[in-house]
Amino acid sequence: MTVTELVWNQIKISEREVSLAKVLRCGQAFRWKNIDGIWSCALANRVVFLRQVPEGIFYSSLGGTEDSTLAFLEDYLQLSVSAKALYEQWSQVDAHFLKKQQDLQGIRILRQDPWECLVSFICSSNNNVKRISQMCDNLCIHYGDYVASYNGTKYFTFPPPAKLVAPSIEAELRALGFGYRAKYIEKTALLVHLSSTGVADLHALRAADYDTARAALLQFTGVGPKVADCVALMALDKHGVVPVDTHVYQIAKRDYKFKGKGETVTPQINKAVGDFFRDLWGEYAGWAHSVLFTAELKDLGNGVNVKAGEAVKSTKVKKEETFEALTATIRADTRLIAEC
DNA sequence: ACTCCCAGGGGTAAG
DNA sequence: CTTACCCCTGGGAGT
Repeated sequence: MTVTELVWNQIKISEREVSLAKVLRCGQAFRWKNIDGIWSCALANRVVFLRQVPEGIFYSSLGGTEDSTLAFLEDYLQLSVSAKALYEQWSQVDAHFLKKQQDLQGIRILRQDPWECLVSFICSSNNNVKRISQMCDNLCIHYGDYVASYNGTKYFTFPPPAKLVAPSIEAELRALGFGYRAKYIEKTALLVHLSSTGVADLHALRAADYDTARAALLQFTGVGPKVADCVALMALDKHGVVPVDTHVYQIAKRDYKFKGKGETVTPQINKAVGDFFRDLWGEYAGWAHSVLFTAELKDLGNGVNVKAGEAVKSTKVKKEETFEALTATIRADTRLIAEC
């Protein structure tokens, strides 16, 4: 293993605008690792490293230039949108939001790659964040391209459709623990691969209206209303879409006196709840939904924050330990900055 | 404490 | 409009 010095640059931004600990762990993206308080993920053909201090976010990368990493982050984190301003807006129209938002600052929607987002959320059905993360990791390790290593961790790209079209894919994915989703991924990869422009078709849906994008997404096996809405919101710029699952439905009934009978989210319920929140929160309703949804998560760490040398798998990290490791690193960072 | 058992989980496709 | 689906985990019952 080689020791690599990372060169860090800073984006000056408050935790009220971006909270990496929340954004990267609230069930939008599933591949970010947190090792000794440093966030890392192979994205855009490089390994991106991030760490947050009160003054801002330090970023670094292995592969790719500094300028392009900054450009990538501005796009990925959607820094042109002010979460703080949106929070203020939602707080004015929604008393419940106002009450809840205090501990939930800095949550925003990531602008993810449509293909990765699609596959990730196919994996999310009837599943939990921890296992979804494992599945996404497995996809990269077994089918992605090697990018670089850092501190003993190897980083791989998220595999494009072409890497997932072998006839044996379903069996392989099943062996890797994907369960019935193995077939969904195989079929979806094949469909995208065979389309004239491949993933470009998915990217083009960013410019399409919501109904068009949704209809296109529903064509894929393993994609129903909920998954389609997640992809529309988190990869296709459909900021007003509120993905409605059982959990969101419960929130609507419990906290907003939304009247709906039954526990299951039928297509009608899906639409009614979505319309209800869009009506309340406006153009960026999907972003607001993410804030309140995060409030319901029991453990934001989801057991996937690790210390160097520890395997992600089979490791249970106590919340307190993780927190102390994180704050210790942040303090050390702050000292370093002060000395500079 | 440890094991066994069993529901249920941020949905979807198929009957 | 029900039901099965892969796998993992948490809680409860029992050792």
